[in-house]
Amino acid sequence: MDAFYASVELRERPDLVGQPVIVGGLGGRSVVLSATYEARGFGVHSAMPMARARRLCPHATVIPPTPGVYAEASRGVMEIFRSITPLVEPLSLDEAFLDVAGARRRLGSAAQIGELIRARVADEQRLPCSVGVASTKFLAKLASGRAKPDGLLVVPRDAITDFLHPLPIGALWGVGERAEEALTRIGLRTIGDIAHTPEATLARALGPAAGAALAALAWGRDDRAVVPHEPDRSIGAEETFARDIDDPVVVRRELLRLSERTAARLRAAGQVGRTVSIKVRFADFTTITRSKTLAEPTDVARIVYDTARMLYDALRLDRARLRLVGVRVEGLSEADRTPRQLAMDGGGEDWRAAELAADQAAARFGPGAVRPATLVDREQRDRDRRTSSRDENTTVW
DNA sequence: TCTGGGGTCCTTTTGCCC
DNA sequence: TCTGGGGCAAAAGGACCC
Repeated sequence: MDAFYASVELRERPDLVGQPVIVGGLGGRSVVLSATYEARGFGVHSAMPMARARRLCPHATVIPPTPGVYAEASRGVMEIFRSITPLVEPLSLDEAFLDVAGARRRLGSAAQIGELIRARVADEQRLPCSVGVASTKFLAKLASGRAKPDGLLVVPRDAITDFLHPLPIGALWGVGERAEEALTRIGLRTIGDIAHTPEATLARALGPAAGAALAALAWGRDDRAVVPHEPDRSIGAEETFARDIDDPVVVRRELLRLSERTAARLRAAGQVGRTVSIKVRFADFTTITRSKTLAEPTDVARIVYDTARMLYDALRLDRARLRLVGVRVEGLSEADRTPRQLAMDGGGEDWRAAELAADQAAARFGPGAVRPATLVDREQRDRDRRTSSRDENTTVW
């Protein structure tokens, strides 16, 4: 999708079409999530700090993000893809690979299918997108990038190296700032340069895995299949504070919130995880992680939180200034294929039962209907005390 | 300019067992 | 009893992507 979040917002704001628009938070620490091509003309791009973007383009309209709307638009677009072929591999909310080899008899050449998709997405979702057509995932992705905005580009098999070799190394998938620097240092500028460099040299600069990957990609070699639904490897939540926090009580409360959110998402996905990790980012942006692998996988917020808190307390930070904390659960497996341990102390089963009940309340009354008392802010608490029990919507544990 | 939140994957280090 | 090293899993860090 082209400038996905911004394009979705423009559906509701047709008056802004053709103007610089930036989707991003209003807080002092937010970044650009999406920008229209008009805003990009001023040097604005995603992941840029909002403060800088506004300086570059002061007359841009800034729209705070509405994630639910993007998820809904994404579902609509993916549905169109799946009506073309079941072989759809979403890469993110706004991007997917389609293997259309089997659809050609029915729908025409890959290029015709690409135009069909673009027309249907424009028609049914009123959103612009770009399509890259090629014989491998990597080439198709590169081509879609070159087709933007609102275009289609085919890379025929006999034009692969002509297309690929003049491009800068940064265009390669997996070459970011660091790898680009390392490759530039040994005199490589284009993908063609990489193609004519021995794999051993690349491996020395970037490690064996990245070296082998680049050596293959630089010749368009990429045998990865389009795989419909890869299971998640981890689920987590993190939050940057509006200003740095040095109070351990506040940090622990945040860890509890993030643990609740993470575990609720695990249960909703029918997943359990064995490893709990926390992330701590200090005021100077240095970041550390700590993790602990449990004896049994879990989807219970109380167990995630107890582990997260233990990891945090073990750091003995002593009022260091933190800008972010995060909680993540890794080593996932399906809950119903993973037998639950029958421990003497209940092994968290009673907590699990309580949290499942809270899930049901949340489904009826909205997220946060039932939550730990420490997560109920003072105003909310006062309001609830005044509310009659008849239409009480919030329960305090 | 001052850096979000969701992830994946790879590499290196560490601790443990044999 | 001490030492060394291979193998392994867990832990930690970091690059990268959208």
